[in-house]
Amino acid sequence: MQAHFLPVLRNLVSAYQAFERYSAPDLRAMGLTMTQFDVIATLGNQPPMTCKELGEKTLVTKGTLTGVLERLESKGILERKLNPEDARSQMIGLTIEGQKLFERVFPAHLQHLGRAFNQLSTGELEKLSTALQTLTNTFK
Amino acid sequence: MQAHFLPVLRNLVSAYQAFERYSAPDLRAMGLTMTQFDVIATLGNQPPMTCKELGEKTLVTKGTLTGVLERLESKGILERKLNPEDARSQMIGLTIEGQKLFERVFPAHLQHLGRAFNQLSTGELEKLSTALQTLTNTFK
DNA sequence: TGCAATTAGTTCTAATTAGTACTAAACTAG
DNA sequence: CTAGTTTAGTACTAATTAGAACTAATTGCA
Repeated sequence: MQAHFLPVLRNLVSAYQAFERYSAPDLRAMGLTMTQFDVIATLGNQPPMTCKELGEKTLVTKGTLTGVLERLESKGILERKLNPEDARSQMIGLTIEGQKLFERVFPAHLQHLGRAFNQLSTGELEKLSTALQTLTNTFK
Repeated sequence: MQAHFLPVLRNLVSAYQAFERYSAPDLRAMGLTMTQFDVIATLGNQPPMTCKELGEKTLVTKGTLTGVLERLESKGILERKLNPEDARSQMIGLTIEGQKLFERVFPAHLQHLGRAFNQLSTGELEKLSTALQTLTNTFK
């Protein structure tokens, strides 16, 4: 049996890891992990949202999110408020300090990422997006 | 500033996670994590190799590898032998039991993966591979 | 209305992860 | 030959991860 798809999987893992190795040190230098940045970037300039919503947008599972939010809350970056509409859930939003952090860190990291991507044309970016969507759908 | 590359990153993460969510439960049912499977698949039908070589082939960093190998060794799946050529390193190989596990688990999981990929043509697989390589190189 | 099923989030466990510092062995240049 | 550098692997830390079991609140349906 010829597993002609194995190179695809290998390259998928490579690409993901290359992204991590490129992105993570830049964030680390700003005192954040990738997951923490993801959470802050998702909350930035947005009205507060529930834990569930945040998990869906960041692709972080709820079990993990609990710990991540805990650490960010203890640093004063975000706060949880009761949701008057549903007592099971909370509304999570950035504090003033968190907002400041967002404004400092988000554009900086976007610029860092942009330095990698500026070698690609818009057409190539679209092709990449489509290819990755195909791959995602393959597993559904 | 328009960050036209953000969808690419998002789709990359999605694709990677979709792969994990498809692959991991199948392996879990066989009592293995993805990393453990990766190590066993890499060692299967191969002569013993060093920790460094294993790390390069599986894309697992050496710090992580220590723990993974420890657990697999304690289960009797692999063994470490002294490397007569270089006393700093070891030669890692599957035990008889590990080999049996490999022969049972590897084809089974390949078949599982194949069920996802059989909807794609050879041409599409090649396009995906190329796209992912482009993306990997973007971060170098 | 009232009970069953669903949903939101926490808790817990085992494993992986990157990163850094460390030890010991091997190589290399003077 | 020997001191400095590189290399292989381990030890340790903090964080993330999936998954499963759990609590409490809500919803839906009969």
